[in-house]
Amino acid sequence: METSADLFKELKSFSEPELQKEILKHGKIIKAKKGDILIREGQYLNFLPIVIKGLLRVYQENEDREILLYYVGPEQTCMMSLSAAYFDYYSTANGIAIKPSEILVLPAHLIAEWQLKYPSWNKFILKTFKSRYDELLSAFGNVAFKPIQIRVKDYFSEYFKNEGSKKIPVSHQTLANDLGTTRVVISRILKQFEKENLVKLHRGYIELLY
Amino acid sequence: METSADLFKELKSFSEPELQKEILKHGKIIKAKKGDILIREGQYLNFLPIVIKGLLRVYQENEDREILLYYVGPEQTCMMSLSAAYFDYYSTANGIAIKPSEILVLPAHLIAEWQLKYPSWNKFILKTFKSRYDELLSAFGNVAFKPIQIRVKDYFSEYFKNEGSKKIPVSHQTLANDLGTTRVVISRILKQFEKENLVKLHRGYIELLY
DNA sequence: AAATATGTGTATCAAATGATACACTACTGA
DNA sequence: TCAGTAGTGTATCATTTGATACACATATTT
Repeated sequence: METSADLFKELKSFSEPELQKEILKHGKIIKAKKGDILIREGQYLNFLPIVIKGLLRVYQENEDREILLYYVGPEQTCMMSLSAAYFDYYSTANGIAIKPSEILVLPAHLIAEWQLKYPSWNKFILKTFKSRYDELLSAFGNVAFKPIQIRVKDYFSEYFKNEGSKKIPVSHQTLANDLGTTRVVISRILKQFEKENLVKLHRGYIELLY
Repeated sequence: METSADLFKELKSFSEPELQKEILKHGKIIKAKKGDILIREGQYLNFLPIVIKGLLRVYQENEDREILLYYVGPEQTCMMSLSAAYFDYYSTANGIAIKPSEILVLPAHLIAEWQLKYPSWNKFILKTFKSRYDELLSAFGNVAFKPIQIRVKDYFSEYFKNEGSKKIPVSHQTLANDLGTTRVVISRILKQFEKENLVKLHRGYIELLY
């Protein structure tokens, strides 16, 4: 179990000691294994999850396909949960842990209360709204205007920017799920990229050659 | 020019008398003609526009195409402006008046101030974030998963739901711009719909037969 | 070692979408 | 009235994307 010191080493955003006390008082830490589904579309949410460690993937799904909305990393929360919990509504997306994760869970009613009391909390809430919106907007523009090939390249660039590695540890299926298309389409494009010497393909990961 | 009584007849959301006074003190009303471009992509925004009368269209554009993000009607504000003004940032979309409009313009720095002072203002801000996010999310899912034909039908349903009329006053080009495709594609689909007796086509408007 | 699940390569076909070109009509403003 | 602009119809062709099917390889589990 986390000690409170450990917890606040991770949660740098919340500077007010009062707020920290409140978090300790009302929050619960839960652990999720890789693959645990934490939020389902349609589910009523009366709690707000803030990731301490690990990574969540939030996505929408259709009958046969899915598409990535965003990832939730440490010190972040999920727009779906925030909006659903704040307005007492249900989620319109799914959330799954893709790494073993530790998550701070707060009762929904506190979101609005704290927002008026603690500036750093208010800032956190608005930052979340803004940055998730920006991400979604950018994804939207991409899906509307860019061919999949470009979106795959963008995906690689994004990964490289964030992780600094040219070995991208995703299967073709995962890539297809993130980009909202099918595995065959991705395999075809990747093979083409390999012919153009842009990448080298391996089982389970893709190596960038540029 | 609006009298203050007229103004607050329109702005029912802001109930606190204090807030109303502040709005009168700091706000300016501007008028826009149909076709006036109010916000451009890349523009720094240090003001927040709230529509009193009329309608704005907020959209993203690519070299040769554009796509609708949302409309801003009376008593609403634009997510782009809100987010850009709140965080002192630039707009990532364009806004144009598509009806003659009257717009209340507020200095950006007041957004955060008022948010802590006036609950109705805070609610307005968060509602805006949430509902614009929801709209965008839904549009995203549609673009990612639904064929254009369905999106055209959805567009008609949406219009009928909001306006109650089966005469949809859009040109093919406008429809194409809203849905992020080209005019020829729309004309083709509409002709097909007409053959199936779903619509009757006229110059400048489309009549629903269902 | 056998069984099972996951990952990859690839061919074939169909459908959706986009690009381009041109004709024609209706409206608008000088 | 004439010219210009916006709106519409439609054909042709290329490209992109998706659906389906199957082979085979590599991991994992029992």
